[in-house]
Amino acid sequence: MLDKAALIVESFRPTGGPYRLAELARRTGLPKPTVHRLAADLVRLGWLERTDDARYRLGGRLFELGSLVPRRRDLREAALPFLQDLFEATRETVHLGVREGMEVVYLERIHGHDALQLPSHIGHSLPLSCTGVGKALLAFCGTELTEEVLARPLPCLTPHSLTDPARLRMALENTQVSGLAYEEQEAVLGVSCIAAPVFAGGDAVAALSVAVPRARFRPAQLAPAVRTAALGLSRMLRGGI
Amino acid sequence: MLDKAALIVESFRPTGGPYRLAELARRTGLPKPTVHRLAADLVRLGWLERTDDARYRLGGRLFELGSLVPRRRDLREAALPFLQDLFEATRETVHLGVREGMEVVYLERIHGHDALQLPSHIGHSLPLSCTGVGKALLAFCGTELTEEVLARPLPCLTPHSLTDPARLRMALENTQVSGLAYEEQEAVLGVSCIAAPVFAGGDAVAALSVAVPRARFRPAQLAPAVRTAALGLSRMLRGGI
DNA sequence: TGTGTCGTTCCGTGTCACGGAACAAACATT
DNA sequence: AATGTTTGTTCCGTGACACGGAACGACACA
Repeated sequence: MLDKAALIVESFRPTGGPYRLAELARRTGLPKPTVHRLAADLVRLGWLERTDDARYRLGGRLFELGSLVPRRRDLREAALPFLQDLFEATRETVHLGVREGMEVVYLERIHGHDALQLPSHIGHSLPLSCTGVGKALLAFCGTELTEEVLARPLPCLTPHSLTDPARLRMALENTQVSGLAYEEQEAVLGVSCIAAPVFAGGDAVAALSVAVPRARFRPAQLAPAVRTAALGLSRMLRGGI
Repeated sequence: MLDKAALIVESFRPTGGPYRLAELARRTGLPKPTVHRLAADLVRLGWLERTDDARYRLGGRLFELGSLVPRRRDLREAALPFLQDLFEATRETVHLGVREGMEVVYLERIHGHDALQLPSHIGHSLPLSCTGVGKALLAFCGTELTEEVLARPLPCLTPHSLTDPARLRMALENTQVSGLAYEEQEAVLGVSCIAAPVFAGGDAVAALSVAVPRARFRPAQLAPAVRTAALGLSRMLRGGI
């Protein structure tokens, strides 16, 4: 029963809803009466909400609980000042992401009034190989995982996404040397990105990035800012000042 | 059974853990074998995690789901640029909060390297009457709720918290006239705060605030910035530019 | 060695989750 | 207006599985 409830809640990814009852039954593969009963329980618990037109969406209680997750909250809290610095230095959309399995999960995204239309919402996950943050993490996470990713077919979000393992391997090697990862229209058309890993010990525990409309992408000017922020956060996590 | 699982998850508020098995049994009032079985299920679902010392804490999946909650995500997304403006104008800790029942829930908090030690974590809730954001919301949320709050005993976080209904009523009337709410050491000793409501239609749907160490609290300089940010966000939510 | 608390496993009991069937209401199509 | 379709909802008999007391070994402390 817990599994069924979780199935319902997870079926709201990645949009959060709202969905109708029949829609939920279809998405989860559960019988309609079962969804009806469980959804009612979840609403009572505040995990789901009913919209004015009687559809279901994820509920506020879930937000409150999710915000408390220690591993996420602590890293986000520590990183925020550096994300601020990075934003003020670049005036562009900046990201904080971590690796979760073979994907990148975004913990924070800061932008000004001219927000880019990006798929990198907070809590959203994307393939490691298609994003700057993902490549920065992948380049510094141990050989076995790198090989695992390279072995599988590479996911493809745009026509520019890297699908050739050899090219990805080369990009990762460059990143390992330079400490910077680049991405050009591989996640969204028209948007380029530069990222740097954050270390706490040997491996990368997170990565920062700046996403910029392709037209005004100037890597040489962004690189020092991203690197500085990432190094600053790394030092902070190491327990420094 | 869903209720028991929810009880376990909710028992992690407000810290997020980690807690030992026996600790969870005590906090929830459930028998130890029951907690053991349910917690194992929750770990399998990613809603809880086990620390290296075998304790339980809230899991990453919960963060991802919570970030998708539409009502929260959309407001936060819309407000972020204005929070940025407010932060850059004041260089102090800025908040975005909404009302949830008779409490305020914080959706976002932005700060620099000199972060204040505040209880206003994202997702955390505090009494309406003890915070600047709460008072701004309370002053513009309809008479019936205001009276409800004033009728009950006022919660008390510090010796400076308002416990006299008459004084709170006066403060709210001032806020209704000026469009600004003040709070001085009522939530945390040594920290003062100024807040402004955000409107979308008749009632306040959110509020912004700036929290400042009491020593350098200069309301006259903060007021225009907070008001400007709140009005800008209000216009944006009304579908403006 | 004794005493407390810990996490974990077992298993008989009884409960409550389950979902097919049937329902009315809303909408779409002709 | 008549028909068909999809919607959300309720009912209820059946059986699976959640439940938690009891007992276990491991560990810490005195």
